[in-house]
Amino acid sequence: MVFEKMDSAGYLINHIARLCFQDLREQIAPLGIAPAQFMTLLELWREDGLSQKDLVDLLDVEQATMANTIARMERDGLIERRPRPEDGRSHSIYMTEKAKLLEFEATNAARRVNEEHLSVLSDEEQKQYIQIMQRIIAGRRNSKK
Amino acid sequence: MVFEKMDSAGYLINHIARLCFQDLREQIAPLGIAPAQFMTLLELWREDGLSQKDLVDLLDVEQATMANTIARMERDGLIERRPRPEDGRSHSIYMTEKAKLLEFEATNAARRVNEEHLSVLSDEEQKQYIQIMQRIIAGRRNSKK
DNA sequence: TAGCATTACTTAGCACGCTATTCAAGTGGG
DNA sequence: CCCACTTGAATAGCGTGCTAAGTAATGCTA
Repeated sequence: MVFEKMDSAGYLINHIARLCFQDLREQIAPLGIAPAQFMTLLELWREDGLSQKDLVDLLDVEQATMANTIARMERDGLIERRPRPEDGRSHSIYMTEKAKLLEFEATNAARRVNEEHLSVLSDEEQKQYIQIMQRIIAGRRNSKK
Repeated sequence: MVFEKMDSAGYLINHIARLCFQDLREQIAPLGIAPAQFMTLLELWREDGLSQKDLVDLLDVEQATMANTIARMERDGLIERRPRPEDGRSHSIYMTEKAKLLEFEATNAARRVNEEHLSVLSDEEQKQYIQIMQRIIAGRRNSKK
């Protein structure tokens, strides 16, 4: 029996994620930020001064991945690192003014992408879809570790 | 109003896609293939001798992306390219024996990943979820171009 | 038929995910 | 107090996605 990619959850998810990722990239490119940077800023807008470790836990990416993202953001003048007096290994990550000012436009861009993405679904279906994805992630978090 | 990432379709999709991608990577790593290579092999198992262009159209990735994937597959002895007599720009991509033999195990691995991924959902919900994703992709294909 | 546009592909360069490795700074037990 | 373990980060290396720019073959058209 043939493996039907269009009936494969993994394939479908991957395909849609690529489309979303790219739409977001295009929408926020004019602001000078990339998707992973946006994701990181989402957490910093909520609470400034987090450590790299905090961001890793919040966003569920590998430490090495976050280290690179942080490095690019520092390079681009979005954040700066200040050493923590209480732990010489760790830094607090603070947004620059530039980054703070992006919140409104960037989150609006993301909202637009989400809307566009969900536009083929009814309100009821949108709720189901979101809720199903939340459950899948929650289920994951339990089975892992 | 705060942007809630856990209610953002784009964020959720991206997160789940990362989890799936990685599960698949782990499952097929012992076979010596990577996810994008698997995706490509899915098409070749269905029809051998496709061109790079064919694969680009079938899998909806950029031509440059496919060129790199193909190059790695050739390097790894999964495929070989033979020039097309009727068009000097194009090559037919044929699987090696090695690649042909992987179909059974690789598709089984992918099925396992899908099952695991959907395991928190009821049968009814699984159908809905898949169907919703298919519609999102179909909707995309229409609005684009 | 000569010239231009299109098409198939390659290459360079970058973002962002991962694993594996290494280093330095805490922490705890003997 | 010292050694061993743990923890927070950095770095190297690679896969896979993208855009942009180039090349060579093909096709069309004036």
